Amino acid sequence: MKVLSLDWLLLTMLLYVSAQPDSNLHRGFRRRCLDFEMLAARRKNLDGGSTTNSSTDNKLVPGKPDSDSPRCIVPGIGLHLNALAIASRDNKNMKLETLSSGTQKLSFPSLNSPRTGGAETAYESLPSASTERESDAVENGVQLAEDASQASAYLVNEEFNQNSPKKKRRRLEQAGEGESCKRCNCKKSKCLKLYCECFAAGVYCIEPCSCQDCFNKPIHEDTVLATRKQIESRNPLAFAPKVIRTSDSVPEVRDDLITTPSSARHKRGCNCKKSNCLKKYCECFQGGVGCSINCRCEGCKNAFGRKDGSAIVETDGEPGEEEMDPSEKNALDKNFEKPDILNNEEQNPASALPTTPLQLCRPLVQLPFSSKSKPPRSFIAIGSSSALYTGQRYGKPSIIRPQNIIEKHFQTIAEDETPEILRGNSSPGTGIKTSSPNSKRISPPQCELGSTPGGRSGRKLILQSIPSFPSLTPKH
DNA sequence: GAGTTTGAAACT
DNA sequence: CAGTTTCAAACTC
Repeated sequence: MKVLSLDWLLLTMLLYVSAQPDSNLHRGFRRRCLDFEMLAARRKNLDGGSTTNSSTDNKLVPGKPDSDSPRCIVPGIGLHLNALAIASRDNKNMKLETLSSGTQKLSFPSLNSPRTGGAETAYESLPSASTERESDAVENGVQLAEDASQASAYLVNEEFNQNSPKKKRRRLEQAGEGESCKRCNCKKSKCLKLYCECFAAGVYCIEPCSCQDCFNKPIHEDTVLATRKQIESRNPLAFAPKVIRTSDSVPEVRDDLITTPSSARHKRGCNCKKSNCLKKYCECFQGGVGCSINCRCEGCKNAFGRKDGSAIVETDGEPGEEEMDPSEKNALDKNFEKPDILNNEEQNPASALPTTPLQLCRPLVQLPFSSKSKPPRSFIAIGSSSALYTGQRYGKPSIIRPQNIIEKHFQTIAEDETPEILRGNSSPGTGIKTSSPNSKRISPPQCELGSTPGGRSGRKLILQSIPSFPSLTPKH
């Protein structure tokens, strides 16, 4: 009974949101956040002619612009939401639909790979409905990695209809949604290299992108997949989150608690020479983490924590202030603009709720990467994954609580957990040294969409509505 | 908005 | 594996 009540509450909320024509939620859904493998999976389904379920149709189908329907329905939450909206007339089926979608999602290749990447993040706890799974995932060390860079999850209220990509990007960033969903501006890479943020993030390029000769589109699915494979063969971690949380000092996340950046680190480390690790050129900085022993940077002044371990940002969000000169500080402040915005939003759960779409997006994005053969370093790239967990852990599932931006920013999965994940999913042979500097080529920030309240609610819904999450079950 | 700087990604 | 080139984002003006 309790469960039902909760479900009902969530459903109601979702419906309400979906009913808002211009809700950010919808906007978010319009975004493409495809998983490269998703299409393939979908194709498979089509070929098999097995899926007649409406939910299938709702799958994220990039390149299928539909003004009313989400441009990119995230296979997971997005789909669910979508389904809900559609099913609004038939509440009875609503749940069912959601379920089916979730299941489909699970069926995605990437998802299938146990504990794989972002996707997992998104759904890792899906089963939470079946609390068992969720806890299991967490306990098993599902690595929630957070790509700070994007994980920064600055997303929220994204306007996708902007014309100039650059402007858009800037605006978005200024608005705090910057990296939620990628928009690239590639000219020569055809968006088939990691240079391309979209490609690196595992999403297809879409409208907001201003790329040229773009091959990163559903039409060229084969090419994209092939390229991806190639890149992965070269570096299995190419599409994995770059930032991971280290085992040390990973405090339980609490509403009023702020984790220190020091708990997260860039896997490969940066190689900055001129930026002093104070600009976004620096992947560590961009990811909101301090530099570590893995970094080969020169003159490191990373506000989040220097290579030498000094100047680590503390809870107040003013990293290493004392050691920073004015210009540095200024730069830092600038870079924190997004977070601040985010923070604001977070502090206003009500407003944030509708904006979740992005959140939904990113996690999905990563899903694709988990190739069956090479399990994505299953780091989940959910920026606030921990936050989510926290909520659940603390029994405040459906309640969206404001989270300190920094906290979000830095919440990642413990690095030491990685092995477990790998163990679960990947064959020993493919083991990757996460900390190896040379094993660079770790994927860029995948969406780190953080954890917007809305996302949480959506997630929650999924969790509750989906009794079982196949994908979580490692295929062995 | 154009041009520069920067460092990751890709290549040799 | 190291050095070089290419690339696109980040940044500056």
